[in-house]
Amino acid sequence: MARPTIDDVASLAGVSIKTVSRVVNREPNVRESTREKVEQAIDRLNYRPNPSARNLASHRARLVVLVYDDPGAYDVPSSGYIVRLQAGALRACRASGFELLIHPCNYRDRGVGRELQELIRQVRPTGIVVAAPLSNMPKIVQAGKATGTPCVRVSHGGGAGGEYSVVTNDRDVSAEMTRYLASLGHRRIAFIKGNELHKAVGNRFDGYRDGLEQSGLAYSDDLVAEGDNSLRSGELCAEKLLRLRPRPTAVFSANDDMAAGVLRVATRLGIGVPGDLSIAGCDDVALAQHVYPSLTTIHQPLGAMAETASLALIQGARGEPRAAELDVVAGTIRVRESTGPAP
Amino acid sequence: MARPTIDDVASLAGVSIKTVSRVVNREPNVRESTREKVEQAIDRLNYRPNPSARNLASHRARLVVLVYDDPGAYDVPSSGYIVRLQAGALRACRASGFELLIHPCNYRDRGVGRELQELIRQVRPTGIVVAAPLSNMPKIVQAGKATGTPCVRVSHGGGAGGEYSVVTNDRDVSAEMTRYLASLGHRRIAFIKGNELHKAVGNRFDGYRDGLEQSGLAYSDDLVAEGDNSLRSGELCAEKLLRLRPRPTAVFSANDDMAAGVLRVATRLGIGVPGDLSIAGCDDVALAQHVYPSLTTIHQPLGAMAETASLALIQGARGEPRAAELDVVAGTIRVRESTGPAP
DNA sequence: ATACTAGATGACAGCGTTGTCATCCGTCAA
DNA sequence: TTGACGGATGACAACGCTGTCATCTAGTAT
Repeated sequence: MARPTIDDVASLAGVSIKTVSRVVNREPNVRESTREKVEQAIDRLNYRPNPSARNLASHRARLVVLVYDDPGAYDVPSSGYIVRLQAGALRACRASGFELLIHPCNYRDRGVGRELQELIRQVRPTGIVVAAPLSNMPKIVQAGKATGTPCVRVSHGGGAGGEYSVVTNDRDVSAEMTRYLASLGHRRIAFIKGNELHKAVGNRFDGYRDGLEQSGLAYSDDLVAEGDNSLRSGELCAEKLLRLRPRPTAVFSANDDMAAGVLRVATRLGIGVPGDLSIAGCDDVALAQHVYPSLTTIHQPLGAMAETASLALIQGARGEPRAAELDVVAGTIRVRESTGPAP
Repeated sequence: MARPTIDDVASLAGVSIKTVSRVVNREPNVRESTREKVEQAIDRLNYRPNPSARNLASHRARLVVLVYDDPGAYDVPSSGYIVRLQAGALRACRASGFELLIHPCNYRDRGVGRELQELIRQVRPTGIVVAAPLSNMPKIVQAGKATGTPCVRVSHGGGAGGEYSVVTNDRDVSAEMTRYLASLGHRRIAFIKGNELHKAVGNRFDGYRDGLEQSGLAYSDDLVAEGDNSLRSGELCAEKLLRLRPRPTAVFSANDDMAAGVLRVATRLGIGVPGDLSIAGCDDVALAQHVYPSLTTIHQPLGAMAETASLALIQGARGEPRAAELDVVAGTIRVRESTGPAP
């Protein structure tokens, strides 16, 4: 009944506990036959190393900290991206026998940096994964660096300068979305920018311009509005854009919440979607499937990103070399009901 | 720079490490003056006990496991309840120096019980908090019980038989919602039930009937449809209910997703909301505020519930007596745009 | 045959706590 | 004065593992 210890395994396998330790930790210099004996004993006893004992003896915790901004904590209800991040990080951690410590925080807080630094000193994690938009805040990344703890950034858009990070191909896929709209016959495609803090915004906007160009359409400042990522700002931008004459026939928003705002305004004004107006968003949050008509959007592979990032940390801790300086995980377009041929 | 240990504190305070341990763990039989000396030393060094060492020496982890169903993992994108649960549990844990281990699982999985049992054997947590709808699955609760680990259920609706649990006043507040609709002049108020597995369903339905009675309205089976909690099922139920003549003037759904389904159908059929039809949901998920018109719904105090549950576990571990056998955290009605006077 | 080397293995001392048990001290009753 | 007693304190051995270093073995060069 009592949980088996390394001693039990050692005596069953007829070796010393140190050898068992070597096998468990995949250390070199163990004869193949010995390794097999030990592994059999481990299986037979269903032995799992005691994490506390390992941490105590090795002076570091086998755990990764996932840091993210939690909108739910202060205003907007969260849109599900957090859960996807967590799911990905959990996959990587579980598979490697690591633990995951979640650390939601508020990016507006003055003390986020200090708080994080304190946390790292406390738990001495293997490393930390910082999700967007926090990953674009120097404060945060520096906090990690200051403690000498490996820190991987999960963010949208291009290279993050020097440090390894995991990114999406936001610019490319935004261009693709724009081309898709153009291919439906749209000529006046508006764009709603988001909060400057989210670096993704810039990349998505760049992608929008790329897409226009690739489709042979001219860019015009008039067709661009600046939101702040909130549904409300989406509504305000929509009111402005839909007042233009000739009216844009498609609106591409830098996130789904703002796209939902556009949809609300269109519905209120009696503008048919997608008959009179096509609407596209970005992120594929829960609500994208729940509104009517459901939103065409760009699905962010958040889970895969967090998984990749966590794995990088874990492998780094094992001394395994990193393949690339930057991992790009591709987002994909999800065509739903809110886009259709231009009127 | 190196993190201070109990020895540092002991020598600074001029006592033995055991006495420091007593102070840290709030054990009795320490002279007041000694306690103060030690506490000063702790403050001065900014000492924090090493969790691994504590766990190792005390044979149990200072950590609570939060078990919940993760819809995002298999089909529907998650609606934000998870984040709120986590936030509450984190509050309680951080305040008490405990860790939180999140454990999303799929309630449809055959192996959830075994999986959980295995996890508990692994980490030997202080206790586990099981959130609805898992909290209504005997399998899950038994898994906790089998390992002798304290297990608190967070669920909607009434007493859970014997064990301590944290619940909402679903029945009462559902009755209140029904009375609210009646007070707007609605006489034909329909109800959409949800998945049988979610016990809350029963309580909400009971509350609906209570509310009708309290408002002097007759109950009719015709006005009740059975969904399965999904948006899609909400649509199906809505199609059925809105075909009735005379048409119901209000629809109260056992959850927001189904209410959103009703809203989609109404919009599609050109039925004005709230002009021709009032729609009310339950849960106050993110989407409730994002659809147009935004949904009147019942806000679930998920964070507070998880916090209460975690705290109960932590206090129990400290040997502090429990105040009540059942803690009720009240939900509240959020009136938004989707309800209005009867036509 | 000898010396050397590298790989394989084990003995043992921590790691920073808690639990057990012994000791000390002051108080109170006899 | 003595003994008993309970509160306050400390000594020391776990807890289950890893890191360090010593030892042993077999292969290779001399």
